[in-house]
Amino acid sequence: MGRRSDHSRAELEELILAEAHALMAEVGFARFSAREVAKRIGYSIGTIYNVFGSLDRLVLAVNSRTFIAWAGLVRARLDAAGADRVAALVEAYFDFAEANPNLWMAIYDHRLPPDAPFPEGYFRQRAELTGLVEAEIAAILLPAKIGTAAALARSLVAMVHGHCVFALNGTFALLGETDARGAALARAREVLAAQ
Amino acid sequence: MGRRSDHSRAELEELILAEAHALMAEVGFARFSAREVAKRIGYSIGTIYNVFGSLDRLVLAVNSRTFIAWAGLVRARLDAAGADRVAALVEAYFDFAEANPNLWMAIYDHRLPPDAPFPEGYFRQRAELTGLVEAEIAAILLPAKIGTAAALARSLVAMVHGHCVFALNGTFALLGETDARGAALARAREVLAAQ
DNA sequence: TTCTTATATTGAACACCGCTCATTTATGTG
DNA sequence: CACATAAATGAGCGGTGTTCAATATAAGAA
Repeated sequence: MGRRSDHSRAELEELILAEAHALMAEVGFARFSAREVAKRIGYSIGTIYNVFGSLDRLVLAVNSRTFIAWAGLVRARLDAAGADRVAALVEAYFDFAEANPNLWMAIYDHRLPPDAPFPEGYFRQRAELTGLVEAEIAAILLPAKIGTAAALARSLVAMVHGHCVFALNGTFALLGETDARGAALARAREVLAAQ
Repeated sequence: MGRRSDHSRAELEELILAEAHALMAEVGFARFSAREVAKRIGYSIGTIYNVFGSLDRLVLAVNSRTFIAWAGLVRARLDAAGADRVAALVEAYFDFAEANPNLWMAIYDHRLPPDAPFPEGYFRQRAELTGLVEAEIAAILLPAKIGTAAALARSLVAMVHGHCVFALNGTFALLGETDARGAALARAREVLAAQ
């Protein structure tokens, strides 16, 4: 059937995706290219497009893989956490981003064309991370305020995200800030104490 | 001297920059191109490079212009603000970003190569916005805690930034959040009350 | 006026990019 | 063997950033 190797379609998809993920980690979103992925796995550019259809969808797949790894780390840290679960969440958020800056930033660097709809499973993935946070928040809140847990979780994630963005893109360094995660955690504690 | 029109060098630089700024507002960072700028002002691509040297520096100039306009709006809102100056800051931050999403996002979408140093005046510009916030924070803080104003200002800006990013990139919409600025302001109030 | 000089401006050329699709290659089947 | 089916190719298209020898023009000198 024209296979030049013994790769099944699923194996080929995995081969491409793994190399694409590695390239993204190495060079970042701006220098990522489908042609370079093809070159590195020894296939032609056409094969990439046969399997993934477009660069957008390949990047989406790369980012999806990154997101799964990220959520996995957060979950693992939470499972291993002691009493201070909020600290565990913040640390896990920062640790992943700082250990994989190009992969993490690619999640937010890539934007699909304005008309294109969110792909299948996109929502579920994002909601998983927020869901972990929401569960922890709900466990802390007074019973009367549990209804606000979801909104508060989104807000806290945004807050930590802002600190993480500034830590990775150099804004904090430029402004003399050296402890982004400490600041994020302090803010989270103050916000939670106020509920 | 080979001028094909009566533009002085400074006027030509302004002509290019104005058109580049307009193009960035129209199409955003991902679709921005020096060739399109050249086409729109009726000059050749070479002229753009004679004046700005590289795409990086052109984008930097565009973003600098955006940043000046943004800081100007924040300052104006602060001058016109009543007692609730924190609300004025948050509103101004969001209003500019939402009124000029492509310009605002370009500031953070663009990253200079890792080896390249920050250009002249880069720090001063960023520090201006943070400085406005810092002054307001310092006016609120107890005298004993004024030394923490700078760090707290950076942290609060990061916090609002995170909310603004999620509002513009669709993350909040995906998660069912509709009031990003309200959430940002509520967090800011809680954090400040805790100091 | 004409000539010279300095500079503003050009745009073809190069190496890359995403993307398409007619063509080739290889396999399993009858 | 021949046929059908599917995998894989890569030249070609229109785009990008970037360079730089060549050109065009204005100002000053003779």
